[in-house]
Amino acid sequence: MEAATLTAPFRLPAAPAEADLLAKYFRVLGDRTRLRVLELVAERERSVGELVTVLGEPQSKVSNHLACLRWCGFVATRREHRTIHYRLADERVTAVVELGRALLHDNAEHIDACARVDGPGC
Amino acid sequence: MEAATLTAPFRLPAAPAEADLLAKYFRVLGDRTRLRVLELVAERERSVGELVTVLGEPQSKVSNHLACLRWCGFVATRREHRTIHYRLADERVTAVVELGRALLHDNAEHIDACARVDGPGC
DNA sequence: CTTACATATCAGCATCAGCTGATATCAGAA
DNA sequence: TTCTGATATCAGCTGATGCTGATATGTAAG
Repeated sequence: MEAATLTAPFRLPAAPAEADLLAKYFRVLGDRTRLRVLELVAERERSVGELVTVLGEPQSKVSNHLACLRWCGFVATRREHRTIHYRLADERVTAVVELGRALLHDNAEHIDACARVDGPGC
Repeated sequence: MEAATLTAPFRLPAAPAEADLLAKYFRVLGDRTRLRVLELVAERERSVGELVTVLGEPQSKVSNHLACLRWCGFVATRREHRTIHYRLADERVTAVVELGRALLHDNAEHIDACARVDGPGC
């Protein structure tokens, strides 16, 4: 966001914090449960209880993931009496997930097998 | 991987392992250094030494991330004498990253601030 | 008020994924 | 072969991130 007053040679790509945030963004998508939630709310609006039942996961777990998705703008909520309904907040979320899925299918075997003794667990 | 002999009602969305792999896929994108590498090799082919210099990160670190990206099909390599050149393996990788970036900008503040005491660190 | 239901939050624990520094491999030059 | 340069791999450590079970909040009905 800063002006370009750089004259010294060999400057870094001038994208300091951007990459950090973007990484954080993709990490939200890097969880099985959160992906399944996104899939479900993409179909139609869902209450927390509904998600808990369908996913078969403990309520606190689902709720925590929902809080994450909500805070980061992936889903939005609507209250009706005592229940809270979650829906997709942005259609582009579906697009990212779909694109990821497409790319995955060309490398599924590798990504599955990726469990290097060392380094990134991929 | 098992056959589908399920008849009981209220079955799970029948996407058991898919979500796991997809999550793993997005986790590859969930690292600052890997994203910066992808950005650099998207511009043009880069050798390991070049990446190490530009990124200003230790060689073992860069190399580990490169191994991850290569194994998972994000980048491809070409050998020339003693140096190895990395390039983007699939143009769609750029598309996913760009889409993520676009979505990020509408929620950057939140995602940045996301450091819940509990639950997902988002 | 009290009770019941729906959801959210928290602390403690366990595990995973990235970092570091040393070492290994591998290709080419002498 | 021996030496040097370029990259890859490894073990050990550490911090981040997800899970669990209990508790808190909040809303509506009696």
